Amino acid sequence: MTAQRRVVAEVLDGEHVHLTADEVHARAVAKLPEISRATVYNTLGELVSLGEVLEVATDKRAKRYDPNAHRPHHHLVCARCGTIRDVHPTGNPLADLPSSERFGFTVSDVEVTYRGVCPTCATA
Amino acid sequence: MTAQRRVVAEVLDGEHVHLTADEVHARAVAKLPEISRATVYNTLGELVSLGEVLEVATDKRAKRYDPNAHRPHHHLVCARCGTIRDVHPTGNPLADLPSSERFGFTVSDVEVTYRGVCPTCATA
DNA sequence: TCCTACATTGGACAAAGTCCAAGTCAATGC
DNA sequence: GCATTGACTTGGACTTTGTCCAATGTAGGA
Repeated sequence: MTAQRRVVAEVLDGEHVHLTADEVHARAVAKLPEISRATVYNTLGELVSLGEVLEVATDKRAKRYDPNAHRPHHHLVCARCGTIRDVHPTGNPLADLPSSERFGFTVSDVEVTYRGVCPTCATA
Repeated sequence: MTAQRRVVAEVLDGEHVHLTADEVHARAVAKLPEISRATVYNTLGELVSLGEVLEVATDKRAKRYDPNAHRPHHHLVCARCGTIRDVHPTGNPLADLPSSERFGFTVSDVEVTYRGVCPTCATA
């Protein structure tokens, strides 16, 4: 555990957000100015491997990193401003995929992204 | 309707696949050598706006374009080789999101991506 | 203390996509 | 028929996001 890794972990722990790698880097730099982008990417990759952090692909631009890895959840994204909320739908989407629709795959995971317009953007 | 746009439409119509923009461009070039990447991007963007084609973000790299826009469906992706299959789960994920979990959003759409390992990769 | 292995750094590189000025082309109006 | 107009296309420059690599730094054990 080096200073750099601690800083990355702190950035993600600090608030429950969905940051891009660049945003993580920007916040890490604020705490440890000489940290490099490569280290941030390395550390994020390790956190993902360890299962401490999830990668989410809610928009089609940058990956986002979600520290809320220990509680299963899905995401609700505003189509206009990009705001992301964690949501907990009822039901289990995995159970909704009949074996006839699995084509022999071993299905292990499901990612659900709801899209809509948030209240702020709707009134604006 | 120009020759360039027709070629892009043909590439997507021809087979039921999930191509990246670059793959669309490569196939379009085979039919019309001087077509440029910018035109392919423009045309894909227009097709998406018209609702003729869907963008899907199954992997976190390039967007893929799915011409099967008129029948709602979701995707099953192999975590190893990236193969994508269209699937039709039972149930309606939109109905599984209670209003208490909508945070005032107007939710209009949901994208479900199942992940697993395809039979080919499982035996390899 | 010295060594070794690993972490970090900065910069080059690559992939995916956007933007823009300039060129092309067809239709319209005169 | 010819010029004008406007939309479409082109190629290249540029941006963003991410990866790779050689060189450097550093922590901890022998």
